[in-house]
Amino acid sequence: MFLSVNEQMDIIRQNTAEIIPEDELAQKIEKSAATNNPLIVKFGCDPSRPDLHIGHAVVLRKMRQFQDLGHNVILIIGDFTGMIGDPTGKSKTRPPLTLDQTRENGQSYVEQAMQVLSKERLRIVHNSDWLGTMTFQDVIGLSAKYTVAQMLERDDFTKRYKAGEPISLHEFLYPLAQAMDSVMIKSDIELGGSDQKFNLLVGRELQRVYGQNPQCILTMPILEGTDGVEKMSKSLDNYIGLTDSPREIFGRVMSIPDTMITRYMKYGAWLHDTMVKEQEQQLSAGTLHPRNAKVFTAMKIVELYHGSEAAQAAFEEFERIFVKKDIPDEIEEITVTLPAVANIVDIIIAVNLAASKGEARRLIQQGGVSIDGVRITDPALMTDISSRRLLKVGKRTFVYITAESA
RNA sequence: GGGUAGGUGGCCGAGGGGUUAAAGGCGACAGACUGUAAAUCUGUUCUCAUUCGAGUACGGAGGUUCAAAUCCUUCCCUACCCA
Repeated sequence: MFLSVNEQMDIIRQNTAEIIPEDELAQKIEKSAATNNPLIVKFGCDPSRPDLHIGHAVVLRKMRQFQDLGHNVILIIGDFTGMIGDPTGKSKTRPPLTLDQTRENGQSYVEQAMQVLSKERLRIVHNSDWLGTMTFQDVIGLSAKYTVAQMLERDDFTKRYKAGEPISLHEFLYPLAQAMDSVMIKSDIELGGSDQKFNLLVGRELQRVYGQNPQCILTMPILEGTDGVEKMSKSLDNYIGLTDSPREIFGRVMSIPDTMITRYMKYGAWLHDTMVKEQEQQLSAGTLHPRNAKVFTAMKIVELYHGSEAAQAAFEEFERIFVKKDIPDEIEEITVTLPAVANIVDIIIAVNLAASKGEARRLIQQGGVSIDGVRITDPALMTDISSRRLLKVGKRTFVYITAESA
């Protein structure tokens, strides 16, 4: 049985950026409840970058809510579109992938996404199934249904066009391909990040052309990365991965700027609005210390992916390392093939903690290296590693090293 | 097809024959400080060499020159204007 329209809409509205058009969505939900028919909720993923982070999770969580509301979610693996690689933004020289690669990535995508999604009411399909069988004639037919002016409505295209930056023709085909997906699965609702708004709207138009009831659009905010400025992405290394360790997640949340705290509470930890508002008020009133707010947020996020015990442990470890300057619980043990008495630079290179000898030397000279808690400043230092020594490189990398006994 | 402006280090962006491993900014890293891997301040930021120094590098390939990111030829790539 479905919840009432109002109850469903309240849940749907939570954390969403935009609903287009809202009244149409309410109607769809009303009808679905009346006829006891679940809605088809579409989400298309790009498997060319299969590493999911908590920015992706914002959309995934919304999908999960639809599942919990009793609707059917269809996850479209863009294995066909992924072969060409989305050329927008900085990754324009991305090497083309094969279908096997995108399929494999898609598999990994699904595995990670299952941390958030439920197995219930989930269907996974691949868009190569229909896009891969289209002929050139079909493609021309499809592209005839959209105009250049319509394409240039997309902000990104207009900006690049005006700035004299290249726009490849196949970029125009992208939104169409994605829209075709909506037609094929007859989606009622499509979810996406707010940067996807244009593409999602093309789906609406195309469904109309094909005589279908156009889908409603639900866009989710784009979560900023840990730098607090750029959108979260693996290539900028400002991300928190869904499969990261509790320690890693905790630390990365602690590194966000103070201005990001409430956004992370909302979209990262998925805390309820009333709670976020409460925290926000306390922060601005000065009764809640930003550090403590961050600790709270970090724990909540770790909890989502690893459970509350892991969250507690991650917190304690963080306290130990960064507040009490102690060493972590678990430290990797590495055996290196070096003489029993070896040069410190060679050791750092051997355990791969610097990209070059120059960098290793620099780290040492800047005071970023210590052995057994003693800071080293001389790059020429020879040290005995016949028995286990604790090496610290940089702010937070600890490793036990031992020379391989001959 | 014709014309114009461009292609510089992870990114942006100066430089127009030697003093340029290439200003400045961003990013990244380290240190100090702290509230933390926030903020701020300081320093570092191609590779090898403990020092001297050497090797790579300014879209690709040739050339001129004692010497080229800078000049010439040619090729590739991008945008804009004209057809």
